[in-house]
Amino acid sequence: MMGYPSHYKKYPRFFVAVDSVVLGFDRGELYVLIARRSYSPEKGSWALIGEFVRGGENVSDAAHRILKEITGISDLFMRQVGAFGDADRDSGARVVTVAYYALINRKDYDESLSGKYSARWVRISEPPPLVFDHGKILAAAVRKMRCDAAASASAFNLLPKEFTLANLKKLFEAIFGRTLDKRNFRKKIAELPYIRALDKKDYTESKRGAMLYTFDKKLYEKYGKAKFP
Amino acid sequence: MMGYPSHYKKYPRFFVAVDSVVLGFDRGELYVLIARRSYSPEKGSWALIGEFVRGGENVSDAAHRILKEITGISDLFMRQVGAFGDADRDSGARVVTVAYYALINRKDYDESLSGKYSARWVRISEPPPLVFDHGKILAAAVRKMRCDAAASASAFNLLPKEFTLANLKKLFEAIFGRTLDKRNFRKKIAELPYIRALDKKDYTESKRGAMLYTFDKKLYEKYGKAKFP
DNA sequence: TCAAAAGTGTTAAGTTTACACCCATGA
DNA sequence: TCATGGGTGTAAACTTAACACTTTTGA
Repeated sequence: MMGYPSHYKKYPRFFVAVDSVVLGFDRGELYVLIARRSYSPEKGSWALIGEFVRGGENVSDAAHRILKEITGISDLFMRQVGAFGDADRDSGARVVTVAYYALINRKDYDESLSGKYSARWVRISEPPPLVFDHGKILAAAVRKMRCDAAASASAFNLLPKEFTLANLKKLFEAIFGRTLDKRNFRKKIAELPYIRALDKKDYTESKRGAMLYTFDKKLYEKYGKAKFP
Repeated sequence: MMGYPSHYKKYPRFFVAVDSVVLGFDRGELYVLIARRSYSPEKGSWALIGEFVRGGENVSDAAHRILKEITGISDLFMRQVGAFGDADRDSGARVVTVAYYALINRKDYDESLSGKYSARWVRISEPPPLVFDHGKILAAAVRKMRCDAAASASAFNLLPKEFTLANLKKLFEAIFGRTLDKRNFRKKIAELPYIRALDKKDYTESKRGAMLYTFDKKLYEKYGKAKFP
């Protein structure tokens, strides 16, 4: 305990970890990326994307580091969910974990990494049993994600740069768990200056082709702040 | 490092603290309770209500423990704000802190403790310089409190059991930082079944006397969930 | 008698919801 | 020619916002 202020010395030190709920959207459903634990205890159990924080490393940087490693994506949208600190939450040792959620476009995920980390995507509504309190962390992350998505434009991080209004509608339906009226939805989106129609159509989901749109982050930051959906 | 799982052993351990933003409401203004640090480093600086987490103690229990000690209140309304984990946030050692905010009725605060802990109430809008990143923690806590207060009935924790509609209106005005229309406000409150008029009046703030109301938690949980204000 | 806070309704504006048909195209 | 998804407008219901005067009472 050399070098610590004398009052600090009376207290124990804990391992600090980060665990991230990586969310992706695919054909009308939200998915979370889980990976098998590669070490004991609970080796082989399904877990969120986590790691221990290193000395000298900011906690949020640790989350970015491990997310880059597991997904191949370096600058993803990430928000803190909170700390989980029950004394018995990890059966191996006293570990306080800081949870994050990340929103990615599933197309950006490097599938080649899924073998290396025994990772897979599962529907958020029916996850397998997860290690420790990761089920509770997942639930809290989804709650926070829904709340953030209603108050800001964070949901666009789940879509490709270019998307159709049908894509966007399905996304909000998946996030808020209810169906939306097509006309009302399109009307509302049409009023938002930062969702811009492109001069392109997408023909992969219909014969007629659907107009492609893009989310203009600059315009959003300037005029932004709609409530969704 | 005896007794830790072998994979864990490679990682450092950090001090874990809790820091709470204790909020109170008095005559139209929101206040935060701050105390002078009693140990080095930064001994004597103003700080939030914090302490280190003990071995075997849940993080949230540590927050409750220290809040009871400093305010004299045992079951107060408390919500987690998040973890603050920058490597250099505490100049004494690597300390990850988990921040909470607590809402109390200022009348319940045991003023006799303020001497013992060199604590005082300051307006949330003009806090003195606070140690480390406590200013940032305060700002994040206030943001979260406002957001929670809009979506749930948490704000009632800032009022005494019995209050007038003028008290309640001033409270929401302080929380949301804008004036509310008296008639629209009273109309809205009148529709909420869980804000019940009592057969009593308060004569401390007017000669005529204002009807006292109470927040019925049971009814709220049954019918609840209004948006405020 | 007046200052100070309590209490009370109506209307206009804006927002949200419900709802049904035609279009373009490839198979 | 038909099945599939793309695209469009209007009216009713509801919510929010704006606004001014009377009441009670102690000083």
